[in-house]
Amino acid sequence: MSHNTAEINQQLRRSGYRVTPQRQLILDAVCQLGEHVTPEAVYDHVHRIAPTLSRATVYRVLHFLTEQRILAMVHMADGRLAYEMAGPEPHHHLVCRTCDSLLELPHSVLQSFRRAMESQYDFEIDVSHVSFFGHCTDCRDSAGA
Amino acid sequence: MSHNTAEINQQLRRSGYRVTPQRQLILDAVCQLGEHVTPEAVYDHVHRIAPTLSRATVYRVLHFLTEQRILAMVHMADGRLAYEMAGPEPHHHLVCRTCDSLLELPHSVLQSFRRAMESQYDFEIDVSHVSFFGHCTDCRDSAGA
DNA sequence: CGCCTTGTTGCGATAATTCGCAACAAGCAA
DNA sequence: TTGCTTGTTGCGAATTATCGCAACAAGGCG
Repeated sequence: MSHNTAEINQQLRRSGYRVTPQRQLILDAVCQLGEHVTPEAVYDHVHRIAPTLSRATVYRVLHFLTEQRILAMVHMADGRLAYEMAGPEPHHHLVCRTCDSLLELPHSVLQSFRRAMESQYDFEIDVSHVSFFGHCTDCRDSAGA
Repeated sequence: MSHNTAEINQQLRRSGYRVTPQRQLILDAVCQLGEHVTPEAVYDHVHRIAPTLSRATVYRVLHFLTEQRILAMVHMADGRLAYEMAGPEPHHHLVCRTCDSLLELPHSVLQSFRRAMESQYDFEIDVSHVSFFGHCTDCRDSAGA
């Protein structure tokens, strides 16, 4: 498990929220399951350890941890949501609509765009995670679109 | 209704798809209901006119019309999907996570970014519609985040 | 015009997500 | 440690979204 449990717990408590075993289990699950983890995968995982932990709680906690910037929300190609740990350095995805592949994008490529939005529109883009959809090299070549 | 029905019908037929009353009703509904129309809103609308038209059809047709680039998919702040007419000139949204307001973004601001992705990653971003989430002027000031 | 072909729809079942509320328990204070 | 306060959870119901398949009908053809 690669996240600093103690620090995250502190952060929650400082903000007036509680640290519950459910939240810790769910956070651990996302951490272990890797990138773009679906709510159902989280549920399957934690349900084995804590059979009474309900689906509703999984959804609520994922949503909650995203608001706290501990998790990041990922839009998948089919429109569904997935989650992953929100590292200190955000990263983004190029999602191929044809083969569903994920290409990782360093944060830097979005910085200039972000600054432009801030100066032009006075709008602060939350860049904890952004997904762009389109077509990768291989699929462009084969489909010819 | 502001869309060119005849032209769209032509386009569908040319591509080997059929023009059905259901598809026309749903398209009209999206057109009339404005921006970021939810599937449920579409269903409510068309169901009044054609009571047998099912929810499944609404979802299928919205998805289908999006693939045909006649509609555009819009990611809302809560993660749900909505749809709107896809004009010839795409536009994008800055979605405020606090007050849910939508700020419209001209296509031009994304073009340079798009070209960069193409040269750097050989990935062609589908820019029919992109939503960015964050906080608008008012909400930044009041929340202080 | 009426007959096929096959893309589409409707229905009911399933899956995915959210809601409402009472029971529960984390963390503070004494 | 014990007891409150109130943020959280669990459960079951309600909503939202998808699926599978047989019946249906759009549009091309004779």
